[in-house]
Amino acid sequence: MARRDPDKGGRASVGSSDPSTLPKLGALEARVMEALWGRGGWSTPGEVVEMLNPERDVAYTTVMTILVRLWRKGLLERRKDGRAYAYHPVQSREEWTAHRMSEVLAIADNRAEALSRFVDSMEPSDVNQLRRLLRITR
Amino acid sequence: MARRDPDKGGRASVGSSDPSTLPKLGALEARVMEALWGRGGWSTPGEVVEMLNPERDVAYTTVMTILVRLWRKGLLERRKDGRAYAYHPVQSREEWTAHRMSEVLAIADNRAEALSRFVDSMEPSDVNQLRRLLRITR
DNA sequence: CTCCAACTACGATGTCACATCGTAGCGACC
DNA sequence: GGTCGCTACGATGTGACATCGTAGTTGGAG
Repeated sequence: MARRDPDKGGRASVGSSDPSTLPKLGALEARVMEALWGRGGWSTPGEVVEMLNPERDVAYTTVMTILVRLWRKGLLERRKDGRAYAYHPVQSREEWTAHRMSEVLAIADNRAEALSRFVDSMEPSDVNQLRRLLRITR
Repeated sequence: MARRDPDKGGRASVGSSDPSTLPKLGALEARVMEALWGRGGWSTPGEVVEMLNPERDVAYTTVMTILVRLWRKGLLERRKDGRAYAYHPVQSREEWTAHRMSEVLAIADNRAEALSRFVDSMEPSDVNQLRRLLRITR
């Protein structure tokens, strides 16, 4: 019955051919990040639960687990706040987005071509924004 | 068909508010895509196995499974070639990269800021390439 | 015609990350 | 001193992937 042993899954994070690879987020993890970004400052588990519950009923401990996971993944910082830990994103939502875009671009073998395709697919307004940015970043 | 059911368990991928969301690839799936991209044209399962085996010993049926999965996900096209199916990527590697970048950018709430951060994090050579592209893409 | 190799279609396992809680323990308070 | 908000751990369920085995099909070499 089957030969069990290949080389063991080198599983992990998976990307394509990911060198650095920033952590992948699950659905709830993403929601929590959104909540934190949308709020700003430091938030305690209780506050996060509050933010999440109007739309969805998630147990306190579930939120705790997610927060710890995100913290361990390096996406959140935490510090004692009274007898609780308060968390907040290490990067802003936009930095996170930029970081992810860089990751995707980084693993392309032909970055010039990839950039070209990317520009082609962008909305005109975003292209203009890019143009503006490059004029300044000279 | 090909599409999976929408929400159900809640799984899905990751985007916080992901509209289109292109399929996520596992490690082997990514390797297969790489092999197909690196080869060009249409490839049969046997050929893919050949391409993969020098570095790793994967069973024929495993490759078959992966190819079918990628096909169902819409990443590959296939057509009868003799008594086998030959597969080939729907998008070039660069188009795929550009597509993924667009996806990431699309879910940002402040695209201008995200683009700014992105440019800041890019390598100088890539920035110049971008400048060149924008000059042409008038 | 017969047999074989290459294919396809299905289905069975194993593993892992994530989602989701429950429970135990602890310190601050009313 | 009991209650409440927290943290730390661990248990369970699910889905996507990775990985094969088996059965059935078919074109072509003998």
